[in-house]
Amino acid sequence: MVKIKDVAEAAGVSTATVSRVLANKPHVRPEVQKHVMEIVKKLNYRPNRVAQNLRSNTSKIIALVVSDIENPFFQRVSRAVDDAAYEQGYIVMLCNTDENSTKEESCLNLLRDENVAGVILSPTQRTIEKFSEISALDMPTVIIDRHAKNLDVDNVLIDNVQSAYAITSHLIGHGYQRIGGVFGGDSITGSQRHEGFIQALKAHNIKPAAELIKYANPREEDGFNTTLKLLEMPDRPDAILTSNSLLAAGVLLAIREKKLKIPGDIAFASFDDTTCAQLLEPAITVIEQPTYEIGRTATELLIKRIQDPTRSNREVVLKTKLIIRQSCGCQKS
Amino acid sequence: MVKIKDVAEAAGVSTATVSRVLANKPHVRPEVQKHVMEIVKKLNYRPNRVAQNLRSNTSKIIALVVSDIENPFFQRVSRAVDDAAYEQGYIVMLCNTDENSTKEESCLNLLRDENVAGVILSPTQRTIEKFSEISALDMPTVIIDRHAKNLDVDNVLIDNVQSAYAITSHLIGHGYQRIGGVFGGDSITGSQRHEGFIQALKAHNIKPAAELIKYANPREEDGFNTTLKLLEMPDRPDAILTSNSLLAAGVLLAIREKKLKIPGDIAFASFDDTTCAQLLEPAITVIEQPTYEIGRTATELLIKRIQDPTRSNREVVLKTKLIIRQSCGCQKS
DNA sequence: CTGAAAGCGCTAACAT
DNA sequence: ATGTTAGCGCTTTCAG
Repeated sequence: MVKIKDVAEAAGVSTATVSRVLANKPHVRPEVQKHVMEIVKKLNYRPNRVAQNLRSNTSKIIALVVSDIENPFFQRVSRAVDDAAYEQGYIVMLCNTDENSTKEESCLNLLRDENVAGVILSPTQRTIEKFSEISALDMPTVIIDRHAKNLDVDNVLIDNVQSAYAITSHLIGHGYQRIGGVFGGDSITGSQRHEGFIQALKAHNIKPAAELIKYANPREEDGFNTTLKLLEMPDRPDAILTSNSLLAAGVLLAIREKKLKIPGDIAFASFDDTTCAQLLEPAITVIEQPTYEIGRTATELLIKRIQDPTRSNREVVLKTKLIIRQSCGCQKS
Repeated sequence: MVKIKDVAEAAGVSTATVSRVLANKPHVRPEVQKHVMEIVKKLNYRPNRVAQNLRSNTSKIIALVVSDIENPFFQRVSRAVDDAAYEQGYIVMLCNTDENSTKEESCLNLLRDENVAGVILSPTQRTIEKFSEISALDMPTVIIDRHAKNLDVDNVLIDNVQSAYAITSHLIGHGYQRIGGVFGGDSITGSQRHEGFIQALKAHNIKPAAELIKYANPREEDGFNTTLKLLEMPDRPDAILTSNSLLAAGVLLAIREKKLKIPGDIAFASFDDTTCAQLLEPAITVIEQPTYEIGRTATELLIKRIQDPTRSNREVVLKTKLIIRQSCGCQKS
């Protein structure tokens, strides 16, 4: 392992000079700079980032903390974060909280102990509520996916209420009146989508039926069980909306289990576009979130904040897209 | 930020003693140990891992380097790695190489610079070939998904040849004779599956037709384009096998584009089970890889190697499962 | 059993 | 423009 001292000696300069050259600092004669770089190359020297971090208190690691690593939404976000981080010389640490605030806290603590440069976080409800008390969060932070009310952080998200309103209105526009909703529990995202759903019903003079609205853990199995209950009601819904792709899979399985046909017997729409939503026949009408852009934007905001911690906070709201397919009885492909 | 010195002072002992207590080292009087722990708790002290790393040259970070972060296979592996690592107090760094050996090398170098404890790697072809020359890999390493020939590393994988043989035989058993194959290029995995495919054909006295065998980048789009060519042949295949789920999506899209029905017009089977494979009608016959177990096993092997670098290398071959569904003309669900 | 002191590899004042 | 030096926070000899 060649160290900066080796380079300094081989180049006949001090370690300070080598350090300056490597950091592209001013006050180094071009010839010295060139010479040092040659030695660096020749010796194949690479600075020890751990030592750099300890001394200068800067790191090139950013963390992405998500509530479910297996949710396609976060997978795509994660790809974007990875791409954007890599471009700027950062590498990314990935942590999964399973929507468990204890695990989340332990994870954030670990990250702080590692002195990561910053974190992109999709926080649990509890963390949002006690945000300022979480000591581990005294580092640059960008919150994604969840609305960070009036917290003093950067935030990138979509307009959940409006998006749910749009897709619900689409269902209503196709004649569905008894629309069931299966929303993700535990996070504010699910309740905002619920909110938009209700607003759309009311705007179209449909009285929301409490028994048609369910919260479920955002996993396939819970989506399945919940939907089964919905479908076994004496007056079952004529359409179902779900708030993410994991729940969607469960709903589709339940619909099949009950031998119902989409959209003939029951219509279906969901949040999150996936390959599967396109592949199915009928293909599924969805709200597409700009997942890649969310990840990229969050990463860029984070790196800007790392570089300038005094910068004012931003809330970036990205536009979603209603993709109309055949699962709501529409002809258009 | 409270440091070890603060704890030492508050406890009236030396930093060495505090360090010993925290590391559970022997030669500390139980009463001192207890007292120190109380102060630690009271002051809410957490050791700085960067300093620990620099001083003792140990890290609690492991890295997962995959060729495609968006491939459901690696996503599931990544969840398993995350779970297993977390249980043992490690956190994981995630890097994506896009099957690009330059990016891979740069990534491995960064990880080495960060002094990570070890790496779980799905290497590019080039890295396997020049394995011993890659200086960044002088750390504990476990190779997954790709066969690491006779390299001196731990390796966890499945039997690709045998799995491809099994699923191909299944197709043949259902009367298909002109079977097209779309395999992932760039990696040894694709060619091993190709090999098993060929072996199955030969074992059943079917002469492999070179024009029916294609290599494609493992992405939906390439799967689509490649399949289109296959389907436009004068004597098109009566069945298609693909070697991963991304290609599978492309194939399915192409089949639909050509308005062919599965399994009536053409049968289909693939590697990798996904939610989508179950959801589609007909559901897709697949080789299911034990993805979660692969990730877990790799992590456990890695941590064992970190703890004992002299340990002998192991190659763990995990069993796959042929899941028979309706896409090959089979009745069974 | 415990403390003092020497670094891990680097950067950043402070000199010159 | 460059070198000297003092640490970053911790672990680990080495003494006692």
